[in-house]
Amino acid sequence: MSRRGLTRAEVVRAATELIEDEGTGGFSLRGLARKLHVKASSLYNHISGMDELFTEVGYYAIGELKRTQLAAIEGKRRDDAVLALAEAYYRFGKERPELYKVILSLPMVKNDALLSAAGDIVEPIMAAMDGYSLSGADKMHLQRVLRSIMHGFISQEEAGCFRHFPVEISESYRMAVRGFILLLDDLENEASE
Amino acid sequence: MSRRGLTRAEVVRAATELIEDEGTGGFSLRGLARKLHVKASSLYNHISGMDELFTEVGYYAIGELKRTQLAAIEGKRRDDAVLALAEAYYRFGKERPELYKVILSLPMVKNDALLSAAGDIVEPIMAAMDGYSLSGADKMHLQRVLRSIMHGFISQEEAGCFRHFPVEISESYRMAVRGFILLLDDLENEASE
DNA sequence: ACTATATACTAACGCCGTTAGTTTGTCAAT
DNA sequence: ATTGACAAACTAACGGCGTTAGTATATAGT
Repeated sequence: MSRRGLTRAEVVRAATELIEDEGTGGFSLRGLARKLHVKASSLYNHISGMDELFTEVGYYAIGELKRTQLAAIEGKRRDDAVLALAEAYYRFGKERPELYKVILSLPMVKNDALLSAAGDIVEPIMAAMDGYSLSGADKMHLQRVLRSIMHGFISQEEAGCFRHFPVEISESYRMAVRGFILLLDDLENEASE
Repeated sequence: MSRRGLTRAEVVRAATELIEDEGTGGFSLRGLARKLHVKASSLYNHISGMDELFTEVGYYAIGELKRTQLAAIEGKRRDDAVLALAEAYYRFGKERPELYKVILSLPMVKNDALLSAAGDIVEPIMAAMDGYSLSGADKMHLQRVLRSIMHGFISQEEAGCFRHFPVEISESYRMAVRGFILLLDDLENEASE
């Protein structure tokens, strides 16, 4: 090491903090450098640029999401697991909205690392559906469906799209998840005939 | 008028074109000015800034979305209407992704005009559910649920999150909508008991 | 023809990400 | 202990951005 340490890990951590505290919108390398008492160009000794930094923060965010999801469904099966997963996903999006946005902004196609990160998002959802007797293909479809419901709900609420009507937002979410469970049951029955 | 016309409407139209052609990401006032053979600062004679311009493009986008949705459900009832609406929504998001993104970026809470624009998004969905005998509150919830499903699906597909599994994306979407219809039926039966 | 005004212009400010080239502190080998 | 290599910080600059202030000018209404 030389001339006052500053690690890649520290940079990423500081960036994550800054994003969580002040939002993705106003985030800048210069702002981050200021927080680290360093000039912006110095950051390039540790990261290749903004894109890589965001990607790195995104990995952390995905890890957090995965962790909370797995913790939520631990020891649960079937409907209990799905409900717990949906609840945990919602809470994550609500409590750490900026981190959640970073996940969404990742271009999940760009390279192998990102592709495997996409796998980390899928994993807990597949695990929650483990107890249902469904074909593999159905599970893949249903994973997409559940993610659409959860993500769609959170992002519309976050955007302020749900304030138009005077009915409880949490009740709407419960209804959405109930719809998914109805679909699960339906497909399971269909398969067993 | 004076010194070579250039209307607010023209500016908005050109901005819309530029966004649809080259994406929200790279859009800039200077780029727009270039397209209009004008300096960037001249645009301020017609719009108050970037925010207002985006809002204006957003209004247009919402109008387009509403138009296609209403056209899709015209003459249809119940499940037919819901399926047609979902199909039309999906096509809009897929065929005009950049315009769709502009809608999402609108801060739907900021002022009355934006609030009424939010109403334009809701209207066709409520219309599609007209044929079901549901309470008003249920319809409000279900409107949120359907929008979550549709938006969640489109935005995840657009982000590349759905390429991880080798099953048909359109089939997943059909399944998602089927789940919504199951929910509709369920709530209708429940209400009639 | 004259004046007022709307519209476009130039110039600049303060941000941004990024790059090139330079200095300087530290660690390892002599 | 001296030296040499290197990593990490620096300064300076480029071209981009949105936005503002102040200036010139062509047209519309008198």
